[in-house]
Amino acid sequence: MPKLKRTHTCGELTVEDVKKTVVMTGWVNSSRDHGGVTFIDLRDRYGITQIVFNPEAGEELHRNARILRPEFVIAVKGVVSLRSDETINPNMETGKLEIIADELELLNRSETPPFEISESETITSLEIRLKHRYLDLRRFQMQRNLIFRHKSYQIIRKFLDNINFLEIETPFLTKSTPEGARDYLVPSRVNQSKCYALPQSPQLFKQLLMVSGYDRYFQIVRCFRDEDLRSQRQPEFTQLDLELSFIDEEDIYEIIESLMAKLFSELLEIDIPTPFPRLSYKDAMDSYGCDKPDLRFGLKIKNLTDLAGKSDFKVFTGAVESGGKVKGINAKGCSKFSRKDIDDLTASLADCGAKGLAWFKVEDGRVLTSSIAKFFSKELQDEIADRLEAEPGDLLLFVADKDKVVDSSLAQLRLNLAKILNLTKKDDFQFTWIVEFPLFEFNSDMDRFDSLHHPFTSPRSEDLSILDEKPLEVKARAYDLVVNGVELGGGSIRIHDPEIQKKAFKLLNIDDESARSKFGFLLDGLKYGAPPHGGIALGLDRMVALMLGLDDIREVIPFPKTQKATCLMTGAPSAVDQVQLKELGLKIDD
RNA sequence: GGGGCCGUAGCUCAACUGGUUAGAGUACCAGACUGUCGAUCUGGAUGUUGCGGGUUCGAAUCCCGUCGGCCUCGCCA
Repeated sequence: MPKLKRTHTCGELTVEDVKKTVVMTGWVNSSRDHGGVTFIDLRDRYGITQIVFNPEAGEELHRNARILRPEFVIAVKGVVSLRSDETINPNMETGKLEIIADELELLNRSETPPFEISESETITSLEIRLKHRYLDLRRFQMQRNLIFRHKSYQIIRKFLDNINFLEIETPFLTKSTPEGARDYLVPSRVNQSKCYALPQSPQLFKQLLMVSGYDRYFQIVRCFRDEDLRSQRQPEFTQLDLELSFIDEEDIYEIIESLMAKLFSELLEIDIPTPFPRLSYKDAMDSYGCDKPDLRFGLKIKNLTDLAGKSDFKVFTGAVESGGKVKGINAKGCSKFSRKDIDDLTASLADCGAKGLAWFKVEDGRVLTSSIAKFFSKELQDEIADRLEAEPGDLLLFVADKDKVVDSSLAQLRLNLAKILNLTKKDDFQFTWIVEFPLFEFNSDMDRFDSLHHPFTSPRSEDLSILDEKPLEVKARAYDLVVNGVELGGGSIRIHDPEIQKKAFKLLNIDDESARSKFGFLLDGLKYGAPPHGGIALGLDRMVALMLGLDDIREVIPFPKTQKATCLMTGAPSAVDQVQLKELGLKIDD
């Protein structure tokens, strides 16, 4: 049992504490042994404080101090003292103070760690960091990230509690609903040959909580999706999940906007103007080529299909004739781009399917120059220049192809240009609501309609009459929250009328029987006085990463998975004992 | 499932077109040093070049396979 009991943390001493006898505990961050006097920087999650071991304080104490190595765990008793002017360290928060040690207790040794914890600049590979995550989490940056995350949770809970939200838990072992993402399955021992599924989201439960009268629900909840990973996507991730009754879209917008404003002001001292601008799905696709545009910069996409058809340029006319389109971006001030610069841009769009990038440079007098200029009459060139608001010094870039290719490649081009031109600032947060989503999209592979959002999303009431004849024109009461090109979350007003729900299933080609077997409990619930309701879910990993200026959500998740969904620390997933499999009635084919 | 990048000392990286004994910084170990704070100085130890096969007089380097990490398309209602 340790003798010394901590009285202060390594970050809390001030000049007020001078002359006090204190006990501190922590890890040896670094040591500087001068043969005589020996210094130890002691670290805990609150900060770093310098400990001084003078030989005069005792031979044994000094000898013991000299054998300390990084990451040893110690307790030190000593007197707080003010450093002399020339030994103050201005780079350290506690740099005006130090502890003159008179007692040292070695609480534990440490093997030499695989990487240095104290080193703030050296970036160890993610692979090594994940393998020894318990050490990686000891680093200042990771502690800062997790502490920040904790603080955001406290603000969220307090904010929602204040406006009557109830935090209610929903099951993790639940029923598989094979629509949407792939489920993680958990075989049942008690019910052989049957499986639970881990929830992709608590969607149906929170709707049923509305039926039960808990008219403002929230949960900070883990969700599971067995899909391929990205830097913004983990197989288990955390959502802030909300559902409300007797509300409409405006109530959701207002609550989320105030919550975001509060988080940003309290955690970052950044003023987020509200209300957030709203952009229809159609306008987003037209002007930015995607439904999660980064609005920190312009570079809007313009449609030139009508003009392109009048040219003699085969790539353009061909695209128009085969039902595609031609759109372009004015890269302001980029006429100096070399042939290689443009080739690099083109190459970066290959993934999106773009076979080429047509371009014009805008010279003095708004003369367009390009190897393809001869295919465009002077009048046509002027019209193109007008459409793109071209000025001398600009570079006009075009993609001609099928709709989907044009949109995705110009969306990508926008982002690439912004990066090259350094148009984005880390502390600039441009929120927007994407609204007026179509309710359905046509799935040509399966020859049916699919929900763009999910099957419980309500159509706009004014569109109910065309639900049968023109389903693709029906707009959903759905909304996404987008910040700086990141989809932070989304939600919708739900269908609370079982008849309309039935109709929606019908259009989605979900027959009565399968609707009943998959969602019967929801349909039943809706029969017993379901209030009008709706909600939203925000990706908290993404939100915290975004606020900290990080691109990878693994930086804000204590124990994340690799791209192959494994855990390098625990070795999960792993083979299991035959006995366990037998109990579950499972056999694994090799 | 497709495309791309990467794997060399504990860690981060180097090694020209295939060529002699695979190097550097840092960490580590030992010694020196009484005010440092990325301490300094002196010395030392450290390699299955991810793994397996092939080409070659000769492979870290080229080829094939495989394992692992990352990025990306598909996928993520």
